[in-house]
Amino acid sequence: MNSLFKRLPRNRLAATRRSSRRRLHTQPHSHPLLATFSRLCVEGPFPAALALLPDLASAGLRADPVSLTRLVKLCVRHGTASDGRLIHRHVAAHGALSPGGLVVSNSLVSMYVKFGLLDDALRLFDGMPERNVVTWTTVVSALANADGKKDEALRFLVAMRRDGVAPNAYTFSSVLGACGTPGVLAAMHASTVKVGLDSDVFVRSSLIDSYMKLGDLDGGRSVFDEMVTGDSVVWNSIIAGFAQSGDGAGAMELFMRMKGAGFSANQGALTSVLRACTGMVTLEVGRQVHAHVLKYEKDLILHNALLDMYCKCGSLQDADALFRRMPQRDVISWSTMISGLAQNGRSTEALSVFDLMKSEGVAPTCITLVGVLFACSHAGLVEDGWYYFKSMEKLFGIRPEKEHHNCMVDLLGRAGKLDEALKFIHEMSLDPDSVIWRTLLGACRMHKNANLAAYAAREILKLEPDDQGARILLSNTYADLRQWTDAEKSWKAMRDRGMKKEPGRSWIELEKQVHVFIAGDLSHPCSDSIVQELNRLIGRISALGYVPQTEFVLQDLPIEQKEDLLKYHSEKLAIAFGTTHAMEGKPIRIMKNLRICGDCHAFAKLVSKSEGKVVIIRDPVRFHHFQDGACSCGDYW
DNA sequence: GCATCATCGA
Repeated sequence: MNSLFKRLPRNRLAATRRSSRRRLHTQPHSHPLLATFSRLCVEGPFPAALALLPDLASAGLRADPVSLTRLVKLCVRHGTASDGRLIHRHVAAHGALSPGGLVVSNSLVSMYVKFGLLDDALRLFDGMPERNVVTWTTVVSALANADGKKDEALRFLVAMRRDGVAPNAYTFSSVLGACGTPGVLAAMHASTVKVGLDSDVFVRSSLIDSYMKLGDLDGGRSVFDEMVTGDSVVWNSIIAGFAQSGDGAGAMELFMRMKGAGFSANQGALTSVLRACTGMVTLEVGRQVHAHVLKYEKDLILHNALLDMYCKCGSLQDADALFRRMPQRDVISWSTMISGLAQNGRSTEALSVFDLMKSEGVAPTCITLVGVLFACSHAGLVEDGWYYFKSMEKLFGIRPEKEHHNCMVDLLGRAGKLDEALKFIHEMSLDPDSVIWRTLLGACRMHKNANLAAYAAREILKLEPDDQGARILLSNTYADLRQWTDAEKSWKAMRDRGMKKEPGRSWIELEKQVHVFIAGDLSHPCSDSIVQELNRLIGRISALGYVPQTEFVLQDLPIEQKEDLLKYHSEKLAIAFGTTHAMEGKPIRIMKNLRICGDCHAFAKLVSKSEGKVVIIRDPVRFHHFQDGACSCGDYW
């Protein structure tokens, strides 16, 4: 009985809505101008439809809400923000027929959001006489996607409920991403269960994504495993989650399962799998993915991911061949190629690609210029770097931001112009952040300037008192200078704060399996043969003049111990593993979590000569291609 | 007729 009463009025309301909608559609346009306007809003072109608004106004005619909504959508696709404001002003002054007024306003709010004008969207929202679940969802979603407005999105959700509007699947799938802590996410998850929306595919993929982004892999996994029905996006979410959290093997495994479950290898999943390969330097797996990519020749995102994978795996031949063959290229393709070349020590080519890009009329973005400046700094091209930095605003309309300033400090610092770098920092218009000081600190270490290093480290610690990197670099600098007391003081400060130095790790792919080596750790099942091989290699390269450079051991220890520490650096273990297992004629590809030390660099150069093998090592920022006794970085890194 | 999830470059 009770429920009947509740249902009745709602059904009636729906009936009235339906009939009014029918009226809107069937009512013949009483005026030819209105008929033309309606037709233009369906067929376009947008400018012609827009141009009719003043005529309608002066004729005293009211446009129907359906056409106005279509016009707003056209505006998002083909128009500009000021066209949008024009429509908004027209609607505000002349209105729309009443039953559809709310929908028109909603589409205007959404339009402002899509143009990135959140403030305008909120202002319109505030002034609206009525709001429905769509209105609220549009705003909640906009806040959830804006930087630093996640809490506000959650507050809007509360306000929405207080206003008597119940969130639906659209709302939840938007707001889940705004949950910044596991607790909030768990509560929101519970809400979706309570209203029975947790099985909605949109909500489910948001849940998975949010759990993964907060680092709760098991949480994401369990939402996924409970799934009875899902779509390919849900699969993509879980695969992307594993790929992004660095579990490439898990991502691959899920990808195979997805195919087993009858889903084809779609673009989203392939892109995520490529990302996993990119992170793990699994070139062979990446090549297999490439075979699947062939049938999506129009998918730029996928091709860009493939391009990046080849660059990050150090295979510039593949990258270059793909880049030439790509049916379309956008600025991301170009930027990827420029950075890829620069990171692989081919700065001059990176700059030529940049020239080519400009000559093809593609406008660079701020990221492109980061790549260009990176190329300059890693090749010691101080003059070119200055030129691009100084002229980027005039030539491309891109104002130098933090990253570009950082590249300049790197450029000057690497080149040994430490005083100039410091002067640059003091004179720059932005407030120097810890990243900049860290760059200067790195340069100080490279050029063994302990005083300036100490200054830079103090600046970092002022901004970030618990910064591990600053303390490590500072103590390493002291150690480089054999100032053991200062080094020890710095280490002690770290220990007191409970900090530990991250151990060096290297990864290598062998027959689609990834092997990890940790410095000083001989627990790998093949350790015996690896140590044997290491001894053999050291014997061979000693004949070429190799002497362990114990000054790269940053602790005050007896020489034998230093040699042992050096010998078992993770990249040496990986190289020895590589030379025993690598295929004839194929390069040995290694990824590292820390920068390569000078001794390992010399070691790798000589091994490339004595064994006639190409060794490629990728560290967090760049690559070293060792061949025939030389490195692509020209010993400048 | 308006609002939702995943996938690319420093």
